[in-house]
Amino acid sequence: MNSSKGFKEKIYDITKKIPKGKVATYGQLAALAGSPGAARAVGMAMKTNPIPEIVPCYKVVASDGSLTGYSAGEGIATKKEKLLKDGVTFKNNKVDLTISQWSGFNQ
DNA sequence: AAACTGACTTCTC
DNA sequence: GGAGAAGCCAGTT
Repeated sequence: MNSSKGFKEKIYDITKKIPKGKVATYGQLAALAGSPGAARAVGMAMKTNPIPEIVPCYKVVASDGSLTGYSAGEGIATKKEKLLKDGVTFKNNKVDLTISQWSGFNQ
């Protein structure tokens, strides 16, 4: 059951399900996790992310498409490179959510 | 148990 | 359009 897992577990699970070439916002992940508005909690879950290798936290961007945080690699720079490598469309150093934002599980 | 923190979001100046 | 402040949620100390 979804509720059986901790909030962070849900966030990690959802983040791992983000398709290649797509990104999701913190608020979107929070909503999918069952707690809309918990965008900050999502960010903390990413920061405490135990395994960035299996949790593509770089696919998680701000509501504006701006890249924030990222504790691994060179930080934002690495995050941006990973997104470009995944085929995410950028616009002015930000992710073009109009094209690359994940539609959710109902894609 | 209470208080502080933080990879957010939105409003206002 | 950029900078600052307030609000919200979950986790950590």
